[in-house]
Amino acid sequence: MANVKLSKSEENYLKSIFNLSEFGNKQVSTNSISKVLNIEPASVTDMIKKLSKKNLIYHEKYKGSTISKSGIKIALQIIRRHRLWEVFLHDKLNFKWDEIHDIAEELEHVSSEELIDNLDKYLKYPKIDPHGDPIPNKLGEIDFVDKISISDLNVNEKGIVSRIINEDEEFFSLLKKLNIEIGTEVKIIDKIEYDQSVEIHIDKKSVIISKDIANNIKITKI
Amino acid sequence: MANVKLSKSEENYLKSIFNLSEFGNKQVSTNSISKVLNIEPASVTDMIKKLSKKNLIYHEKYKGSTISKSGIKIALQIIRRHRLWEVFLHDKLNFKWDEIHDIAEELEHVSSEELIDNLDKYLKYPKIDPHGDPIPNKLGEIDFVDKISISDLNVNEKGIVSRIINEDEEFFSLLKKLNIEIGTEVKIIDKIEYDQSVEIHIDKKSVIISKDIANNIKITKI
DNA sequence: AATTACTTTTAGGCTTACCTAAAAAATTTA
DNA sequence: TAAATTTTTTAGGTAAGCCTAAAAGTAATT
Repeated sequence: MANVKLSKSEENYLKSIFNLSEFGNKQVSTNSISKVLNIEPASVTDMIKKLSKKNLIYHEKYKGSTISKSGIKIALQIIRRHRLWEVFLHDKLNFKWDEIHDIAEELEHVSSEELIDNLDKYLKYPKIDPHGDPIPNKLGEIDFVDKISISDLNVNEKGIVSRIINEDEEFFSLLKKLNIEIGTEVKIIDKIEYDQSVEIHIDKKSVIISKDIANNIKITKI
Repeated sequence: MANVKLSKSEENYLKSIFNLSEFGNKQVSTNSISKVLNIEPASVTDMIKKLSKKNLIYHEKYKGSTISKSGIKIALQIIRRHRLWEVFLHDKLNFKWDEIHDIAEELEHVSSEELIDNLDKYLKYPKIDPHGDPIPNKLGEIDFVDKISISDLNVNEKGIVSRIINEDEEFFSLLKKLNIEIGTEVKIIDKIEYDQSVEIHIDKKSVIISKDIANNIKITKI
């Protein structure tokens, strides 16, 4: 079971399966992988076979896939690479927090452990990336700060945005339009029973956001 | 002729053809490309056809390939990326000058113009990389400091090592063994007629290096 | 429980970038 | 200049990673 270098594709699948599995605890459907990677289910089945043979995931035909111990270990390293590069892009190269994801997506596949360790040191061992996500250390240890989201606040409570879960382009531009970023203060004005959307106050303006959006914005209560 | 993104392979071929052509002035043989890239001649022929169709090189059957204007432009951008990353690895991440080549070889294929421009700015627009090679600017302009090599010095003349041409692992480790790096002072003790090897003085010790080695070490006369 | 709908897998194809073996062209040597 | 050698190309093949179409399995609906 020596560490054979994985291809860019294999790494992307493994990372997605890990993310979908909620830290390895859930079985992941072929369809869900297909959706996040934008690859046809038939192709996903191919890759599932490949990763299974390498013991990075377990697969039960027609049931779903579970990520293995060694799979989790590798996924955490990929995530570590991604998030360290994001810190670099944001803090050193002055990219905006909504521009860094795609570039980090490419940089994360450059495989040199020494590179990542030196980068980590250079960045002074950061604990979170610019989206507020925790960065695994060299050993794969990660702070599980299970934060509350906007939906968890009650009317009149306030919070500081600390983490953005959804990393899609469209979600980023929505947040930009709403003037929401890490550090933004939000106050809950109203919670709408009908569809659980939430009216919030940002910068003296109030807007209504859907339940889904509210769930994707983690905050620190103040 | 819009800028269609090139694959990693295409970029590597183009870079090699540019390097072998001595800045676009020489025709390049299929065999020489095969040798530097460690790819069989038949495969090289395949790629030559592909690059020809994209007008990045011109090819005359059984004669050789010449790089086109647009090919040169792209090659210079790849070289720019490579050398900027080398500066980053050396100056910021504290890699030794003989460890950076392979990592930069991977980083150079990450395609984001903005990334490279921001990196350039962050590094304060460096003019040369840690091997002494000039870095093309955003426009592809490059300082052609056509330096002299150790072989060009006469007996008793001195020089400071300013650039290492050959970037192979083995060459690097040889130089390390000889205690030669950028900035090292060398003095010519003797030039051996028989095979044009050169006896030089480094750090109070004298060694004899072959003509080929001497040619690969550029210096500034002092 | 049977039909319908959805998910997953299988089967067969395609492109990229490589390979080997053999043919064709160019060059060198005798 | 003819033969031998080297270089380059052609022809056919392979693995990775994707695709579409169709079959097989599972789940939902009536």
